[in-house]
Amino acid sequence: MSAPAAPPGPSSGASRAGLVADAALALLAERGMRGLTHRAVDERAGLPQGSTSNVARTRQALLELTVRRLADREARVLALHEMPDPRAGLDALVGALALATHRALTRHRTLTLARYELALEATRRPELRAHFDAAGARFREQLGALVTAMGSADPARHVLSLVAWADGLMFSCVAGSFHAEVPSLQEVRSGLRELLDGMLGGPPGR
Amino acid sequence: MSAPAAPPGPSSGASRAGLVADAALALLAERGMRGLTHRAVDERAGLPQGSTSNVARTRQALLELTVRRLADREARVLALHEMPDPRAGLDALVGALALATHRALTRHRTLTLARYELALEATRRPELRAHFDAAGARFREQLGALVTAMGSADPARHVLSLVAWADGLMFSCVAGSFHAEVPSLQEVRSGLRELLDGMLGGPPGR
DNA sequence: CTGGGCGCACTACGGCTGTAGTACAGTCGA
DNA sequence: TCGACTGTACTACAGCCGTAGTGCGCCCAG
Repeated sequence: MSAPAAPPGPSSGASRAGLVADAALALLAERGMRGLTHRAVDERAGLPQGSTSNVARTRQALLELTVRRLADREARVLALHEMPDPRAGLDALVGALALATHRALTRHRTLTLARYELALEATRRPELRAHFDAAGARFREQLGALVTAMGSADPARHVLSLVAWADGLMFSCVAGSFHAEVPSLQEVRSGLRELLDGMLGGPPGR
Repeated sequence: MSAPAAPPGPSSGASRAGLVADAALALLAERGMRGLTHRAVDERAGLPQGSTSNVARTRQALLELTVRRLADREARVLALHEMPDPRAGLDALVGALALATHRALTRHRTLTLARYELALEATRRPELRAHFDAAGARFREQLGALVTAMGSADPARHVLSLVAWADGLMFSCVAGSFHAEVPSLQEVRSGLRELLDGMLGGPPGR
């Protein structure tokens, strides 16, 4: 009779590791890096004590698991809406990027916050850095191809500028120096449009 | 003989609280929020055990002390180079902002990293939020006046855009999704110039 | 049918953390 | 001169954290 309440077997819909990683992401957004502990993840995921330790024994392993989960989730989110066409119009690019940015601030706010927590931690953990690099490289490649097709004179720098603008906007709104209201999709689009106009239409200053 | 090695008296050049807060900032940059403990600050500052507890008994008090110190330091740094004239040329604005951004990535990298750690923590600590808000408000006011003088049609949004761009660039280079090399001052200036061009010169899309 | 392998639940423990408490030295005002 | 006070050094303690270890029950190969 020591059987637990719900031992549904090996495949209970979501894998054990997935449940743990999702709880870890939620915890990062809610309580930050100091709130992410093995026991807290157990509790948050509704799993018995020790489950997280069994999935990821060390803290480093838990962080790597969480980063992988984050990358998977964001890749799936971006893949749905991003990169409409190889060389669709500028409007399509602006719309897609603005939508992704806006969604990150509203629907996926938890993931966005967790990502900043993990990115900061990755500063001090080279193994985490590798995961981030791999995840972001493909996205930046696609973006680079797009801005090149739009006539960018310096694609690498322009990709950096675009990513920085979007990342900074998200950070400012989510954890920023001023409790900025989340801008409307229209406002995001306007800002992005201005940035791209400056990049692509600035002939004199090179 | 229990006298410590260096009890130089009440005024030993830098105040006790200042030493503690500076050590806390360094520790945040080096080890993150989890590495910031009373005992670690004692050790980092070269002060006897318990000193940090005496200056800031609770953790919350330590964080507030550290945020105040950060705001003071950044205000002093910005005040030296920023905001050259009420309505100097666009080049002056670009140069000043680019220089400040570039310096934050090189000379004041530690402060920059600590700021992101604290900003994330402030998400969950309203008292810290207040300090950040106060510190940033004046800077944004000045910046708003400048872009207005330059002919901005939507100063509030443009200030947000500028701050987001600079913040995102710093974050990307310091803790970013890809270990970006710190861009040269010239590159920072080019990106900033493009952003401002797009803001101020975009007549068709409003 | 059965034996091995594997994931899971649970316990154990050394170390560290935040915070409170106490005693002492130097300073200043009366 | 002396008494109170402030800041400092140090100790105490309860709680939590990361990690290792152990035994049980389920599933599948043979």
